[in-house]
Amino acid sequence: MNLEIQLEKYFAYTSFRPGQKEIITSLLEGNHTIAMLPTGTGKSLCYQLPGYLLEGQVIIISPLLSLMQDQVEQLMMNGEKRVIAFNSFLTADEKNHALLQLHHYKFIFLSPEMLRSKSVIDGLKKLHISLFVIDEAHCISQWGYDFRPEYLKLGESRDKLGKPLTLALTATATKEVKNELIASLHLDHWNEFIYSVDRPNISLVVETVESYQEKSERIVELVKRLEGPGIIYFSSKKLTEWMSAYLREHGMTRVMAYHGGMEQENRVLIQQQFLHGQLDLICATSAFGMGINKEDIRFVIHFHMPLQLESYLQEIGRAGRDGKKSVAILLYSPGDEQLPYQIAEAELPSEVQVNAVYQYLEMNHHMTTNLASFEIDIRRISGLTETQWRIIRDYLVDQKELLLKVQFQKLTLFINERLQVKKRKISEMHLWICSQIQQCRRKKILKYFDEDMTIEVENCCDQCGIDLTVFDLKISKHQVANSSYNWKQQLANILLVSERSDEK
DNA sequence: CGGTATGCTAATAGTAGCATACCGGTGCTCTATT
Repeated sequence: MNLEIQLEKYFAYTSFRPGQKEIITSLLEGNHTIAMLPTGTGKSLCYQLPGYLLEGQVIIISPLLSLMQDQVEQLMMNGEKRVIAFNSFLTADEKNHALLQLHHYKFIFLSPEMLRSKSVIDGLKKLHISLFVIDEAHCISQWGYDFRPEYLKLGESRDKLGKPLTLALTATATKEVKNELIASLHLDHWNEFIYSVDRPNISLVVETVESYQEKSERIVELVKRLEGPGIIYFSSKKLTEWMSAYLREHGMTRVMAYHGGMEQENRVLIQQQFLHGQLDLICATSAFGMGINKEDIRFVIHFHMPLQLESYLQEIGRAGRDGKKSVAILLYSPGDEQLPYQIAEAELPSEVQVNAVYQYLEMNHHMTTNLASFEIDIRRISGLTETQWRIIRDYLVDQKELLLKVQFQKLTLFINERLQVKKRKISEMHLWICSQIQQCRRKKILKYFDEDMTIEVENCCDQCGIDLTVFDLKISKHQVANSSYNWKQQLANILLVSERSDEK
């Protein structure tokens, strides 16, 4: 089969981007496939084209409702009507109806949570599934152990569906993350296509400052001089809002905050405004990013350090998708690492909380098999968050051990183990920021991802020596000199602006 | 851990000085209540 002809037939492209053809060929030959492609290189084509060439339905597991909606829209724009996002946007009636009609669709988008529903599995079992896709597959190890445990159960669901041909897609995975992915999907043999996580056009800078105050001032300086648009990342929702107000006070009007605590409607609006160039700057938590397809982001600043190098790489990777020079600046002040440690500990249930749950179940002679029915009581006495409660519940439900006491001993071990993993990741991130060993930052990141640095990068990082002025806003002398007179130039400027907004 | 907010005291005017408490990210789904 000539894939180029098929590509043109279905998508009107004349050639593949690097990696796409190999991945698609691997799938068409019937191999489970793991694909690690850099962001913005057309991952969705890797399942869309095979979807057309293979008989049956494509199931796509997607982490975010907004991502599903985007993909559905994108397919519809391409003329495909047989596409559905099967999620909580549908009413109960709509869901029931859709379950009976699934065979009429070509592409079916689902969350991992939805896949745990028996009626959904039963509906999917009746199909001929040509391809089972896990989009943003790093979520399995990033979220599966605690925040979204259904991610770890994907393999179980996949087994129930008869182990269909599988494609896992991600941009960032260490060897360890890849192995966790293979294990949790229950893959026994597979092809892998791994491309470098390096983004040579992004310069890496760490700056050390004394205090939060100094950080804020430095951010104002940077934002004023750097060519935008840009993103500033925080680990606190409050600070995103505080900083966007602070920047507005300092004359930057096109700034907004973005975090998970905001109304969905506002989040969509702000994201759209940023994508369409009506905002220059977003002050965001890690909620902002997945599915942001903006080519021309010139800088990413970190006010706080992320909880792991994988997250850091994903966040800075939102810059420079157009391949042009961009910069990632992380501001560090001594003691910053305490916040991630604190966040990690708060996510898992504490020993006191685990004990409270144990006491409750022991005193009431409750079995852990019908744990869910005591949720309200248990959470009230122990003060567990939704995430913490689910970690305990899911662990106990899967337990084969009969003695409650032993179950809880194992649970405590499990929680400690998870905490150690999280702490290790934070310390690796911390070490990258302020290791005493003077070494190229890019080289160190690549080493973390088991890669060697093979190319020489200009303006690589602060360790190699960097000239930040390269990233400064360029006001052409020509424009300044003629600003009041040259109507031709004025007109050209206006046309250029409208041309830019037309592109979007 | 570290910053911010709140509260207490001492002393009687508005506030200084200190102690203490609190907070800190990511999202799906279903159900009950407005």
